[in-house]
Amino acid sequence: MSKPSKKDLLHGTLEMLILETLSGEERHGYGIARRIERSSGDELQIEEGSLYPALHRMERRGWLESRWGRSESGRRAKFYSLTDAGQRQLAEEKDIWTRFWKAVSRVIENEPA
Amino acid sequence: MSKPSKKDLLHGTLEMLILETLSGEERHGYGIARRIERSSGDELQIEEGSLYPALHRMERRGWLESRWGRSESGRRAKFYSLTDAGQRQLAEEKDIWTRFWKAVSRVIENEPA
DNA sequence: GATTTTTCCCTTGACAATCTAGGTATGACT
DNA sequence: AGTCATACCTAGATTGTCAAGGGAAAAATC
Repeated sequence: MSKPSKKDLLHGTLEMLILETLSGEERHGYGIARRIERSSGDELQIEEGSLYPALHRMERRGWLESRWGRSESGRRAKFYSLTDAGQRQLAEEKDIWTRFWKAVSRVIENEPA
Repeated sequence: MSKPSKKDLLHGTLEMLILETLSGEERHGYGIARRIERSSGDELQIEEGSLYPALHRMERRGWLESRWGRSESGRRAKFYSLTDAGQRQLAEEKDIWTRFWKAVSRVIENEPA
């Protein structure tokens, strides 16, 4: 029984997931990806080719800050944390997302007009 | 108070919304768009530049059939209906979508690991 | 009766985000 | 010595959506 998936769906939600994952604690890129995968019940898969460009543009936009350090396993790693702007961005994206999936739900559940 | 929105989110769900809207009854393109907008509580907006290309590629893939006819208002209009393949596609996309938003919810609600 | 709005179709080109597929390097395990 | 997991990165292809245009006919407004 293969698990169907759709990459397109991640469009527009990846940044929110990253912001959320960084909310409260600093993490390095690889750790962010693993964390999202685990906390989604292994339903979501984060490709490195999507992750790193996303981290870079989010830092460019001022939502993230980074510093080089050492991971738990002793390897060099870049740790990201939320800025104030990132915190605000997270709140807004969660709001938009919630409204979006509720709207989609109304359509596919065919609620009485 | 402006209504924030995010176009990116529609990525990958538009086809499902179209399939759902055609499930049960035949409709023309313009009517599909209006129907989705209304049944989403005017939360979703369907651009014609997204709609028509989507209809065409879905017909190419064999999910939809079309015929020319006359709309309720007497204008010429192209009516689309679901094929069997389209019906199956709808079921699959709804399944994927449901799993997807549940996975995202788990991440952003930070459920206990 | 002239003008504007609404309905209905379409296409082209830009854009933006993701994925594929490649690369580098180190440490741990076998 | 070789493989796996960790950890970073980029170039290019792909794809779907959007913006912005266009046409035509009926209905509504002036």
